[in-house]
Amino acid sequence: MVVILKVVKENNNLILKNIECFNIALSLDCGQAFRWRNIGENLWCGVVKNKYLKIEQKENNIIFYDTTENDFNLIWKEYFDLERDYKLILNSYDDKNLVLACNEYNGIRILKQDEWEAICSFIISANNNIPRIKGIIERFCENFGESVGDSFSFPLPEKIAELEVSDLDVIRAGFRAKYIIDAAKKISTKEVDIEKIKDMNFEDAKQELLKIKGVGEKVAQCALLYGFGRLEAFPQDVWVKRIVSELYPTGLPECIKGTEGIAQQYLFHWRRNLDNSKK
DNA sequence: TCCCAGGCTCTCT
DNA sequence: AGAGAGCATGGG
Repeated sequence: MVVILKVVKENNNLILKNIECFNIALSLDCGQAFRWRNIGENLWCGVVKNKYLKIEQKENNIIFYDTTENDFNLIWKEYFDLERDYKLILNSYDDKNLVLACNEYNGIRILKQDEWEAICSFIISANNNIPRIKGIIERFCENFGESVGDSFSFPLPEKIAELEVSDLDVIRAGFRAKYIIDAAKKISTKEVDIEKIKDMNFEDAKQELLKIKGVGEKVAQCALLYGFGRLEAFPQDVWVKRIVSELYPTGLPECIKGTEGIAQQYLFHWRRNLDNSKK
C-alpha cells in the first residue's frame, strides 16, 4: 500500500501536491524531533544529516525550497514517511479515544530521523522537559556540529567520542553528558552497531541499544521508533503511562497492532495538550 | 521554596 | 525482581 506522490518542479523548488494526512507544524513540533525552527506561518527550517531544508505548507501542498528531485527521493521521502498511507492506518483505529486524538491532531507523521541523532536526543530527554531538551540539543549542534545553511548539523559520534565529559559543560546537559559520551564511543567503535541493528528483530535491536549508558526501556523504544522507523515501538513516558493506566489498564487496543508507535504519538500529544489547556 | 520534566543507574532488600 | 534515592538544570 504505497501512496503515489504528485510532485511538480517550480523554479528551484519542489511542490508535493494534495498530500493527505500531513501537517508539518504538528509533525515537526510534537515532541519527536527537537530542532526544527518555525520561521513563519507554516514555514519551517531544519537540518537532516548534512542537508538544510526550508519547508512550507499551504493547505494540502508542501513546498520543499531549493530541493532537487534527487534529495527529495533519497532523503525527504523517507524522512517524512511520505509513501505510507496514514489515512488508511488512522481510519483502521476503532478505539474511541484514539479516534478523538487522531481527529484532533490529524496530520502527525512519524519522522524517520537519523539513528544516532535519535539515540542521543532521547538520552537527553530523560527526566527533562521539551523546551530544555531543545536548548541542550541546539547548544550541542552549535558547539560541535558543522555549519549548514544558517544552522548546524548534528555532531557525528566520531567527533563526540574524542571529547571529555567536561567538554560538554557548555551544553548544560547535566548528568546526561556522560551518557552522551558513552553513546558516541560505543557507536563510533561499533560496539553498538547501528547498521546491524537495522537488520535485527525488535527485541534484539532493543537489547543492543540498552548496552548504552543512559538508555533504558523508554529511550530505547524512542530510538527504535523515531530513529529506526520501527512503528511497533511503544515508548511510555509519564504521559503515555497515564493514558495506559487511565484508559487501557487491561491492555492496548487490538487495532493498533503493528503501528503502536503512531497511535502512541497521537495519544501522547492529545493527553499532554489536555493538561496544558487546563492551566 | 518546592515540584516537575518524553528516565536511568545504583543500591538495598 | 522490585522499590527507592539521587541525579543536573531550569521554569513555574
